[in-house]
Amino acid sequence: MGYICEYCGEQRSIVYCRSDSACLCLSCDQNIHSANALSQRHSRTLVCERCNSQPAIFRCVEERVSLCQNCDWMAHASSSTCSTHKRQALSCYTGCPSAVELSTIWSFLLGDPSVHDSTCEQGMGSMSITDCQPGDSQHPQVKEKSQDISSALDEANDLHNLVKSAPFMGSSMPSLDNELHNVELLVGSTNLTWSKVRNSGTKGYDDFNMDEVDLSIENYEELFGVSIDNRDRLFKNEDIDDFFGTKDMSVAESSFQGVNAVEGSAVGKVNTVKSACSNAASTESMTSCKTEPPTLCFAMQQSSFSFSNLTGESNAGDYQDCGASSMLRMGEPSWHPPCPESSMPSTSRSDAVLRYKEKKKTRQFDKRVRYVSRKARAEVRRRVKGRFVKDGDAYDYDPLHQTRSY
DNA sequence: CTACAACGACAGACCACAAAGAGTA
DNA sequence: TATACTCTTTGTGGTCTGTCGTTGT
Repeated sequence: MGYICEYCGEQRSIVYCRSDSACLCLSCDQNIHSANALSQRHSRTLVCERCNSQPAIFRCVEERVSLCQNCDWMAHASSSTCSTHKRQALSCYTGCPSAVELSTIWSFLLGDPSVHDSTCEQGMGSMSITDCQPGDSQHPQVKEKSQDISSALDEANDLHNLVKSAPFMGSSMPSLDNELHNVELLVGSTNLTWSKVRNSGTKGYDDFNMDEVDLSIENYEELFGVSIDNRDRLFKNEDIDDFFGTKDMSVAESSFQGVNAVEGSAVGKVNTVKSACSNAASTESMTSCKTEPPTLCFAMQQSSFSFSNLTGESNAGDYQDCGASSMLRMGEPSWHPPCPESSMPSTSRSDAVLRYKEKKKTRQFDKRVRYVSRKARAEVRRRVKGRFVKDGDAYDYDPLHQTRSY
């Protein structure tokens, strides 16, 4: 299983599609996931380079390999030397990103190391969600997005306060500075939309469609700097870095995080930080401390990257489906380093905790209703034991009158 | 320590029908 | 090419049911 693309059976598998539970080469990934709107929602990530069958969650910078949770645990938990390896959370993506988008994202990060710190933030800051034409702000979906982002921002600010006020314990925890940087990056870049949205004239979110962008494999070629002829060779090469044409895979991964788009990605980033700081910040964590391996904590840092966000089709649920553990979805910490009671809290921190928990509680992760009219109809339909009944038939539940026909 | 029952949580199935989408004339 | 029509597919919510994990005996 794995290693070879499960669809074409020829190329080396690079991408793991969670929805299909399949390992795919990039060509097949593109073909399959450009088929329709549903397939475009599939979240994908890299394939674990150890077992070649599970979605990679981390990238070990030292070893330059992408690993799934199990392999990461096997590799890093057993050895004291390996346990110090720096690991990066891998991001998922959805939609059908064109080579243009990918190359744009990756090139500006690959081209200039300082981009991650300045250009990225600056460039994104110049793009505003409100830049979608004036009328768009009235558009329900855009409005909704704005609220989500606003909420995410508030949450991020809360988290920032939490992190600042919460001392970190435990050597295996990720760098607090990095996480803080992520929060700041998020706050600094939440005004972004894609340049295409901004440049699309009268187009708003709904009109923005990835399909408009060329998706030919030649572009992948350009993107990854390899010829089609060379692809086989490179796919067969054990060093995946060759394929990506990057000196350091972590740079490419950073690009995913650095260009976090609106909404879901922002939420993902918030959760990224949330998971990291929750150990010290959440009072829940103080009472529900479990003894799970540190890697699980790292697993919760998996953030989301979704191209399809730009189409306005995705929501928080998409983000949730982005390979994060169920614990992440629930926002519950899974592992907590020792944290003495004395290190807890000032009043401001308590306030921040309360606000954070309140917002977490009120945030909605429920499913998205695509057709309001159908929802409205379903809500008033008569039922028998929860099932719809034919009009005129006996029913035991009438939503409108709360009555029975028999 | 093992086996079993009881319990809760959760996911999926089920239903009718309007609306959306595809196909054809 | 545009329009009208038919047929198929999709999506909606409350309840039930089966499965799984946990807990207590």
